[in-house]
Amino acid sequence: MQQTSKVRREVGERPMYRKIADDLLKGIGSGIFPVGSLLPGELDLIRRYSSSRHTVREALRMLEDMGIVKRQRGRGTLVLSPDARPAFVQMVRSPEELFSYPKDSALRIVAESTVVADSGLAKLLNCPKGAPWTKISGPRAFASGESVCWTDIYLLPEFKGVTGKIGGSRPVYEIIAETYGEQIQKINIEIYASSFESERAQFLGVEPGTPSLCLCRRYHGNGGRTFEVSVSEHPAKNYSYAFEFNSGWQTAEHWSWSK
Amino acid sequence: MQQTSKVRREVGERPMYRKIADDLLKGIGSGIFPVGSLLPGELDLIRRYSSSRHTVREALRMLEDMGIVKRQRGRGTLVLSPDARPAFVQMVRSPEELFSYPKDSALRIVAESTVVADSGLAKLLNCPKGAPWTKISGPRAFASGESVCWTDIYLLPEFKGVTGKIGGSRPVYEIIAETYGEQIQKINIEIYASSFESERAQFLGVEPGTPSLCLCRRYHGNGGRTFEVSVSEHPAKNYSYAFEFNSGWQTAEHWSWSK
DNA sequence: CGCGCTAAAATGTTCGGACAATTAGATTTT
DNA sequence: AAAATCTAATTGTCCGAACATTTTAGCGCG
Repeated sequence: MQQTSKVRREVGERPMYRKIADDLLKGIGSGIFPVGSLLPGELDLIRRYSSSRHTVREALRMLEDMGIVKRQRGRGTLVLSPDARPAFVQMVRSPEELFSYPKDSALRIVAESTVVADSGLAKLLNCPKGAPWTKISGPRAFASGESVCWTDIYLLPEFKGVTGKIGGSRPVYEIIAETYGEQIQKINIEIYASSFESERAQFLGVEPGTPSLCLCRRYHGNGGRTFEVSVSEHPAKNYSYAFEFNSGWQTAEHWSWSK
Repeated sequence: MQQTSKVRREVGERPMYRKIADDLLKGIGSGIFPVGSLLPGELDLIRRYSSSRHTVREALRMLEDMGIVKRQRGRGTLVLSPDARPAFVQMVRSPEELFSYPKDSALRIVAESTVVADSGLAKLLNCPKGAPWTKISGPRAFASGESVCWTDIYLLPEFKGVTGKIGGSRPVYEIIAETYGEQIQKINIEIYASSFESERAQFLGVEPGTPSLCLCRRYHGNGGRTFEVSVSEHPAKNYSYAFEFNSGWQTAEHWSWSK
């Protein structure tokens, strides 16, 4: 590991920053630097490996890219994970790809009200009990009339203004993002099965008690606060939800050099 | 963009390397640097932005991390993609995190047979009609006896040997990977709702017709071929499936600092 | 004309130094 | 005891310089 300075490396030998990264990785794997602890500071590493700050930082950057550590100015370098790598990645280029709603379907609003979160709703919306929400409900249907699902949308009251613009085929989160400048940071999706109770069944034209697939999507915006939650109930027959994970943490190998 | 050297930035102002990256990104988006072309060399960029090589490289590295460009020693920096980014990413460190099966539950095998894919099964397994598969079925239950789900597992016949080792709490894909050296390349998950038919309902101790949540997981191994498909049917009451997407191209936010 | 060699160009690796911004913890003040 | 302040530690940003390694392109020669 020692190598005084700028000496020529043997052919095929790994560069210094790689060796440092390997050594740190070994230390993390063997428990010298347990998950949750802080790695030695950059200054310490410089001394330990008789290297320069740039080289040490290159090694740390490598570990960070791998998702092994997380660095933060003023605090240090935290060990996140002992084993080498994230194994599977799912990637979508826009929230729309999480919907898979047919393009020619539209939401028809039949009810709009302000509700106060009871304990059940508070759990669903991940908010304190007693918080007020604007609730919009209605069936989503094809242009032909065939129904897709029943939807309940909960909005922060401050975004109530968008209700007038809802109803087309544009997703609600997009309207909010555009109107209020809210940016989506995180989307949480929960899927569960249920069965239609009579009133909704009538709206969608299915038998009461028909199995249904429910999707609850929570949109977290600036600062991580939940600003929209939508709950959709689909007749089981017509709907399934699919997604795919690929191995590796980089997914940009689909390009080759143009000779 | 000019900023002679080491001057204090205004509060909230973006650092130099960010500005350079933004500028290059704008140039790529507007067609000044079309996809497939080479970006100006580092020396050119240093002159253009009156900056140092380190700073310019930092900007280029950022574009590379985003998957916008690809750099290669001796050739230059190739523009890969015009539009900015993959927007949302879900990441799991191991296929186990896609299961969320309780740890103290185990599969009890009650049936094992060889089946030939009819048209319906061929569609489910994504294979040609008439292909033979090994099928294993049984309920998954807690140690206490409470049932979790009913499971059908389909295996390529060449992996039939693992059936003897199944039944504990270890996932099947893991046993196959270990025994035959098959590596998982891709996992495809499909979720739909259904309801229990009488025989299975009896096994799990629920009423026939109870709503259920079905998860179909397809494991693709070396060369992309499907080598295992598992279909689980859960009573709706006890089960929901949740996952999360984070904005940006880097994730790993599921960790917090240990105060 | 094609082959091999050479030079130029480009990015990779590594050193050294300085100041900025953020955080945690200790100290002081209220 | 709580709040405000200061200090030290730590990573972030940025400059300058040198040599290494790889690729491309051009040149000369047979």
